[in-house]
Amino acid sequence: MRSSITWQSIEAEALRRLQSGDWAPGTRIPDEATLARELGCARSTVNRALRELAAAGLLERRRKGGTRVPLTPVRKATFEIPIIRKDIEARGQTPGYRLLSRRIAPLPRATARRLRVPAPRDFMHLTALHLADAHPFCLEDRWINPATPGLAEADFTAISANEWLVRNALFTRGEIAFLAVNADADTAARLGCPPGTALFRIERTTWATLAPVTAVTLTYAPGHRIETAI
Amino acid sequence: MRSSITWQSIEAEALRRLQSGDWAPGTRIPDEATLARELGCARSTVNRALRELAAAGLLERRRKGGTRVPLTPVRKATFEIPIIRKDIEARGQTPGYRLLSRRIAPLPRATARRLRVPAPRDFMHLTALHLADAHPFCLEDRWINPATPGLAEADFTAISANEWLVRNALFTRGEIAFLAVNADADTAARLGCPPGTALFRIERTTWATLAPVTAVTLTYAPGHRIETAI
DNA sequence: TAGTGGTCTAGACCACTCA
DNA sequence: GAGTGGTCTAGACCACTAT
Repeated sequence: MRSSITWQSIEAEALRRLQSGDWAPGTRIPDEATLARELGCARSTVNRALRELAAAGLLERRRKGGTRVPLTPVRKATFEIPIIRKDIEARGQTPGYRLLSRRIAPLPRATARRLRVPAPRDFMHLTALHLADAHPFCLEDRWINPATPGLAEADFTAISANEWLVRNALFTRGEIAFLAVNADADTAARLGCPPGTALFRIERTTWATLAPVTAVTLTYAPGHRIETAI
Repeated sequence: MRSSITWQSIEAEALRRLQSGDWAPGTRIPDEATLARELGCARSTVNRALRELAAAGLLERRRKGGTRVPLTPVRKATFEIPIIRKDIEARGQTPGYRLLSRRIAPLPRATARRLRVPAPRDFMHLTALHLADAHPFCLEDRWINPATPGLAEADFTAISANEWLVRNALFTRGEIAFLAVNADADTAARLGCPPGTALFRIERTTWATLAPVTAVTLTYAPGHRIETAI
């Protein structure tokens, strides 16, 4: 027996009922078995559709409690975290890269806290400038766990730490934050903008299992924005 | 026959193979049927695990082409988009709200472009200030499609447009952007910060099917950051 | 304790796309 | 044309939790 009912079509029908008010905020919708019977498909198909909607924040599901329409749905947006070089290429510009410094040094207290390690520990510290069409694009300030395999041999003048880590040190857990900062004198000089300019910043911290991998601060040239569809 | 093999355990095993280099970047991994045999579970269980990893950017899958480990994985981060009031409450602060202006006016050209509508069209324009513990938290500047059902009767002095729309105008498609801006004189005065302060800004535009719903610019008080786990 | 979602299985057909 | 992932089905057991 062939079926033309896809989980996407069930999802679309559910969305229609949500938009029309058929399924009102705060109420409970029929259980999966009932919907499967009503819509003429298997329960697992209904399950897949409702699971996707729950992942998007449009439904709340609990065993025994059933599936409910939240009064105030919390929508989710997914951003891609590309390698900086790829990001620049995707904008149709030519990527460039300049290593500014590389040394072993004790973690600053704030960075140690981000990485959840006891403070006076040595990490590798790198700073680098990414260029787009020869113009400053992004300033990278990074601390790397010196125990990372292969780190000592890595040539960070040829490949950015960003790219090296993505290829050589898969992380399993991380935190990311977006914020705005005024350019200090040093940052302004490196990015070629007036001091005080509002800059977009990303802070990312990652671990492999429990071991810290890296903490990085990316400060972008003026006008940078990140976008996604929801 | 009962099984203790879950798709999560298959996902964990796949992650292990990726981390260990068993499955090297750029190579192809065994097909689902083979893995199912090797791991002693049904193909659909393998499918679920690999599908999740592909959604996270750790694998690339194509029919006939098989499943590959990307050379430079593009990881994904998911952010929640809460109602501003809930956001403030989640920070343990008391939310407040003040409507600053409400009028019908022609869309500015830039906003019309964002909404993908012909320019000289009237929308409802609202500005409002959100407070946390009586301090400025976020400035909301919003344009709403006047055709939205119930809009004329909505009392935006009592409920924020943010909240009203979430409850009354489900959108199906949207765009969101994060950026940094220097506070202009007006914004600085309203948020209680010096002009020029770097502020975090979110621009969100939404549609229901093809009809524009709203375009909103949220400018946050200094120090605001948004965070998520990856 | 009972109802509901979460998941697994085995088998099947199909859609895409690579060679 | 053929190999691989995408999905559906029917049935089953289980985990969680509301009542």
